[in-house]
Amino acid sequence: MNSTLRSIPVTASLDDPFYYLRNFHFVLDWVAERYDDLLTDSEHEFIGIFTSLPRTSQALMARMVMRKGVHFRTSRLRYAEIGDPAPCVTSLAEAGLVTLDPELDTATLLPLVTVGELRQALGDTLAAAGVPGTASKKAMSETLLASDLEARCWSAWWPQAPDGLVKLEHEAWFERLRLMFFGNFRQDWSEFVLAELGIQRFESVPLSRESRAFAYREEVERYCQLQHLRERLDAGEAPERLHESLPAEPYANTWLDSRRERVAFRLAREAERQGDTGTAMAIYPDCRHPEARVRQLRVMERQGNYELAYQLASDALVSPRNEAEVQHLERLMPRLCRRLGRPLPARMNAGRSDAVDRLALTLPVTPSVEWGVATALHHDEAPVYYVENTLFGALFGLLCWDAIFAPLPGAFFHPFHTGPSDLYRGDFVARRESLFAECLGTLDVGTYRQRILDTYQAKKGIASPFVHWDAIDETLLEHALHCMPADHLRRCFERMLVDLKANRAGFPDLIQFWPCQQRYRLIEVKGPGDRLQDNQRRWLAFFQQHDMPAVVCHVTWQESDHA
DNA sequence: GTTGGGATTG
DNA sequence: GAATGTGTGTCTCAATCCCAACTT
DNA sequence: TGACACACATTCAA
Ligand SMILES: [Mn+2]
Ligand SMILES: [Mn+2]
Repeated sequence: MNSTLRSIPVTASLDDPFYYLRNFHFVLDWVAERYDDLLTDSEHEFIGIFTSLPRTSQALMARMVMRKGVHFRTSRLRYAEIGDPAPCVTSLAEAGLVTLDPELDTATLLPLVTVGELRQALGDTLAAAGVPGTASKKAMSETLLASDLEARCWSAWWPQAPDGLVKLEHEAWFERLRLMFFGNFRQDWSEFVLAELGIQRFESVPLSRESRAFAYREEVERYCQLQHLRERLDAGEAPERLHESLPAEPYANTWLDSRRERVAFRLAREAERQGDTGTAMAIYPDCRHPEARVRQLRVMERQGNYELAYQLASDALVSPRNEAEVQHLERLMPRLCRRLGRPLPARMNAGRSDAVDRLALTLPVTPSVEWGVATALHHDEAPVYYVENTLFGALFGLLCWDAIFAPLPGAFFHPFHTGPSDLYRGDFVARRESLFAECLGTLDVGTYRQRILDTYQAKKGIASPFVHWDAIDETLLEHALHCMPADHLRRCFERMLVDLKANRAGFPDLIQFWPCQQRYRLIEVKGPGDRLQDNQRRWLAFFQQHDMPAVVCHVTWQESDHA
């Protein structure tokens, strides 16, 4: 069906002083239309109440929703297009959307007042605790927090306050509104403005009326729960306690479950850092996070459980989860075998030839080693570019643009996608097999150069997970397409497609082109005290295996003349 | 008095 | 010297305002 | 608000 919504303007013009309210309505309508069956009675009720409020009251509420926190000084609610906030606040309070003069605990109060105000409001209390009026806000705050003061309303904290305080209600609903619209918590209301200003441009993917991020209400709630656990971890709560609140059973929904695994892994990692290996080891064994088993092995090794570690490592070696795990096992196994006085398993001695070409350079000190080397090696006939992951990313992203942005069910569900939502899921490539085959097929037919350059022109500036437009230009692409054989590109793209998350990074810092000889080389720069990372080693090994020219350039600093 | 890190804004 | 773990900086959209720190 | 690469410290084994 062709019921795409592209014809409807998404973002409100900034000429409209109430542009943000229109954007808020857009989201509200969008969610109401697509999630009608998932909304609660009180959420339906909110929509009815809100839309029947006066426009300025709606606007004031939208302003609050888009700001940080839920508590606002009325003196900080002045907006030219709204005028006097008092009547708006009153009608919002009558509608139950805000609370006037709410009760605040000490921790909530502190960010709402300045040092000077704190002195006025609580100078006596502080003085009694031995804190002078000249103390810093930090010192005052610590004293007040330690004083265990009773929560009270704003007007009781500071009866002489020149303004009032309001609390925005329905925080959980606004959180879910944003989540149901975007499908994540990373994006927020500013997307509308950035898009309207043209700072961010998004690929226009046909969206059906059925497109939505969540199929069931439980999924929304679980997503929120996981998010809150992560926030509490970041706020410093003990991983052990958070682990108790983390659902132990896997979710049926695989993408939601991988989020659960990620939170679990972060809990375990933080527990490890804090020395709580009990919590860590309660999580790792059942965790399917790509790094979980390596972490489990490291903990076992640290604890001296060499026999257990050996058993697990042997299993892992038979069916490794990924290449990074193999690299860890290759370093871990010899240590374990030494401890246990056992020989290395036979299969571990095979194929370890990391004789990557080396290049040594001594350079005057420069702010960045990479730029120093780039400058030193650059000739007019052999230009050097500092590209890191951006060149291969761009070539891949441009060649495979149509596969990446193909409107598969569930991949796109709002107008602000920088890429498909399932990009890093295990079945991403499989679901688009024929599409990627078509894109990579152009490498065999020879039309890939035109495809890449055409896409560059056609999509320039449109957000993509692989193309960083500021990092590339047409000259760079032309050099690359002229100097690099299609065969090399195909092999690299195939490796990227095997594991997009793991293999989209680790490319060498520099690339040098010899257009006259139709030749190139990749250069990974290493300053003193820097060493190859695992993902870099994997790419270098791959380049060598496929006869692609790559070197590691080790830099030492030149002694300065005057000492 | 300046500066640096935020929140806010379009 | 190798391996590991941890901390930092850089992307940031850019201009403005507020506020809490300081011979920065 | 992460992803990514690098810098730096610590530990351990020849
Ligand atoms: Mn680099
Ligand atoms: Mn490097």
